[in-house]
Amino acid sequence: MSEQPAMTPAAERVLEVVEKLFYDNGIHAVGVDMIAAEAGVTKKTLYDRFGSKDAIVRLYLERRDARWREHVTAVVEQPGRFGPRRRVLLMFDALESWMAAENPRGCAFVNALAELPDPDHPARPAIASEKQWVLDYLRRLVRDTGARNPRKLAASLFMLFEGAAVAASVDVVPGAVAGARDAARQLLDAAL
Amino acid sequence: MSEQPAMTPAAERVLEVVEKLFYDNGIHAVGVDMIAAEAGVTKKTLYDRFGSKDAIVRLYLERRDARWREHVTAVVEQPGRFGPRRRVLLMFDALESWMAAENPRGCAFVNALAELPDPDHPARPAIASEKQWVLDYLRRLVRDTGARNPRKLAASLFMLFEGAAVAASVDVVPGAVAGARDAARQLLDAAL
DNA sequence: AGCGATGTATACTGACCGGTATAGCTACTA
DNA sequence: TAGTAGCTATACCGGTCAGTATACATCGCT
Repeated sequence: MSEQPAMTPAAERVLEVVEKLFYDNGIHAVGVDMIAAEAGVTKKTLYDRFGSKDAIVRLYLERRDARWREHVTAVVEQPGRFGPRRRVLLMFDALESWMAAENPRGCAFVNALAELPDPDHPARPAIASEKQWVLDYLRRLVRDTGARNPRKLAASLFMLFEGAAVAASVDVVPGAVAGARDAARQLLDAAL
Repeated sequence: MSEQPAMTPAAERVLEVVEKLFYDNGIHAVGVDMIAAEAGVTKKTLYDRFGSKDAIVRLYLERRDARWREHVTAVVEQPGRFGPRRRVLLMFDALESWMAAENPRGCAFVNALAELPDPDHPARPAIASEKQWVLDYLRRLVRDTGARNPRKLAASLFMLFEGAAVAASVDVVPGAVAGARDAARQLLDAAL
């Protein structure tokens, strides 16, 4: 998380273009020369600011995670004061709008994990953190509904959630996220 | 599917080593020189047999798909003559043993999709075909149970299925596949 | 006997990989 | 006014990328 160190304008431009380049093409497929060219920055500047490509990859994931969390909380914690059951289902609405707007190629963190098999890669904590946050957030929402066995239910919803992202990106199930929300509703109502 | 053209011994060795190399390291991270060295084959032979790396990637996915389908059908269509409801749940047992034995880094097809954004890549049909087969197989199994709205239920089970693979590989949900099977049982029983 | 298929070994191409080096410019600030 | 942070421009490093070229050995088959 935390983008504390007040990026310079050139660094900011790098992180902006990298978001699209990495997500659209995959991480390995994008070289530092391409990043520098696309951001209108020299490689010297790029290495002065970030030190390595791996560090840029880490920041790419951390910033995407931050945007994603903002999106989710903005949808779920609308000022409308929805009840706890409704808030659980709003998670799937948040996923649906996110998929359409930003995620047509599937979860960026799952995709990054596919490309970064090294458990010690500096970007791995960002991947684990995003997944853990989604699971924890679901747990909190589920707990508020007073459902029986909230941890287990949250785990099931988490898997529906991740599966919906896969199904939507692979494009074999029409209306995937909406279907996942309906299934989530069933599981939820059965546990109340 | 279909590995018709009777591979030569050297070609067979290439396809054997490539399965492990591509799955463990990702596709971009494995060069043709590494493949040739690991298979004990010259690059000349490699290109005589396959023509391009992309063709090898396609065969890698097709052969993995074939093994996966054999695994699933062997588990689900055991000679024990289980009933249709039980056969649906056996799909998740098949996934559980597959994850432990062959899939610790998540679904090879989802991972490949992350690395191959080009819709015209020769390996893309293999990816789509695997996902379509799983969905179709679930649809058939669900239909046999006589459940209401079998297409919709199959779609939900498909998402639980894919989500369980993600959850297991990301390792935030203990007992992910077993939890997905329990959720699948709930959805199934609610539709009978 | 001869040919084609299958293979080895080695060397090469041009492009790109992540990362570094050197030199010079501008703007802010101590 | 001198220093420094941030930047551009260009050239370079060794290594690897996918793919090709050349030359030669071994085998089975007709």
